[in-house]
Amino acid sequence: MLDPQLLRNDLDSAAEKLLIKGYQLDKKQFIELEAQRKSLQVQVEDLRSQRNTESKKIGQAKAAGEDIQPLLAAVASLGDELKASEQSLVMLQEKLNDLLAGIPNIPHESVPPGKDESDNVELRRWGDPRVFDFQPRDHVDLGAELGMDFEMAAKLTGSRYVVMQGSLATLHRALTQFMLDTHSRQNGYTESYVPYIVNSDSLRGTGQLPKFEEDLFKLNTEQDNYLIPTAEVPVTNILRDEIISADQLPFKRVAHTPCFRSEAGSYGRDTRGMIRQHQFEKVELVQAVSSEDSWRALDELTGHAEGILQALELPYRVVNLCGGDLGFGSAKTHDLEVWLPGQQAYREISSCSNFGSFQARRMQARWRNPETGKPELLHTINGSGLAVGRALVAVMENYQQQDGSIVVPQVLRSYMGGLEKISA
RNA sequence: GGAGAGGUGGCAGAGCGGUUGAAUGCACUGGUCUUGAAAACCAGCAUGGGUUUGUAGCCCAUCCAGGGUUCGAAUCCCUGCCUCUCCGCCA
Repeated sequence: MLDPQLLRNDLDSAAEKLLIKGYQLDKKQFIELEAQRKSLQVQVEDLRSQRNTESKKIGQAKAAGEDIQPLLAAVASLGDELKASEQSLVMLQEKLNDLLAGIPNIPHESVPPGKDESDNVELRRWGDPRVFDFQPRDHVDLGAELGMDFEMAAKLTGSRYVVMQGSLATLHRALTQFMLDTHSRQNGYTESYVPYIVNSDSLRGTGQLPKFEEDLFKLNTEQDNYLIPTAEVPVTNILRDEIISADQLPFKRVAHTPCFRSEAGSYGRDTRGMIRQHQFEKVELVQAVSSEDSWRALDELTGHAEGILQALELPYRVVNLCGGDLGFGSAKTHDLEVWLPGQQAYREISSCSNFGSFQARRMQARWRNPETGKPELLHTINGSGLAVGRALVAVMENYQQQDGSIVVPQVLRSYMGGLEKISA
């Protein structure tokens, strides 16, 4: 959620910046609702104040043994009046909240203009795509002989799931272990285990609700529980309704979880293989820092995700998402795109975003600034480090041999009992 | 799944329906004392919102959440959520 104060103070510049994201702010509606809210709220509080003082008088009169009947008559109509005003205030506040909750985060000034991914700006490249002396295959072809089975998954569940058996499943696990170890041992993240099912409060906190319900799997229980679409939700919500002390900053957490996405509205996109699944594994990095530190933290976190690709010796590029491609709550996003020889293209494998105070305001996630003694909103940053399924795809395609076998990257061999090559 | 108890400030823990935003203790912060520290003593110590030039003042809200009763609710009633104890089941 945006800072309402920001809109009150400088509505015009906020509206202008939101245009970069392709969002048209209804300024007139905001101004009108704000004006109504203000006068109504003053009215309600005034009535309540009257009621409080009158009630107090009644209490005192009763204690003194005086006749309270005339006093009761004086407040008789106050209650009804108050109730009516309160009701309209609640309705108005709901309207205002709906408006506010529907406004995306304001993009950082370094976010390039543009309407879709073709306008994203490449920041840098790392590694040279390998030159093959044979026709490289994609992971679906390669996997067919190595224990990757989409038809089996369709039998068990449906489309967009996968079954892996044998060394490929082990490689998948090895990637996860390697990422967790690297981030927790070298990059200073505290490893965390979290629930894979969350309530709607948590999803509202990180911004998946109310706008993106169709992307989620909702459980068929009386409670409003959902499967997590990313570890970002449970991990970031650790801070919801908390005020942490300065010595707990920076808050850095790494968690490995499965992620569940209904992928509604993406029918026909990336239907082949493991790129877009309803269930996939991800190692997620989350940071929460003071407002001064968030831009540095975004660069640091992006670097941590890049470190995994570098250790795996997978060529990639870093892209600065343009306004139109930027997520709802993000102020700036770096996408890491790994080279996939099977597609002859760079494909997203990590997305690192600075949310500023956008999520923290929804969550009331704060820290106490010792300089002022006051609680201040945290800034939240998160990113994949990395998407495990896509990393598996990248390893398979980049390390493939002419005979269809896969060389195990050096850094993963210790996780695989020293295995150097996966073959049928 | 069955039976019972309970959710109050950072923590512990009081609280006859009426100056209770909340006793007391601990923790924390500042001060006095001390060569320094401890102890002792004194003082301070929630959050959000409104009004305002104001981190001054004033006002409103908040004792798990949501409803209700009442002139007035932390206190009474209903619902939900959560926690604890015992039994059953289970990894």
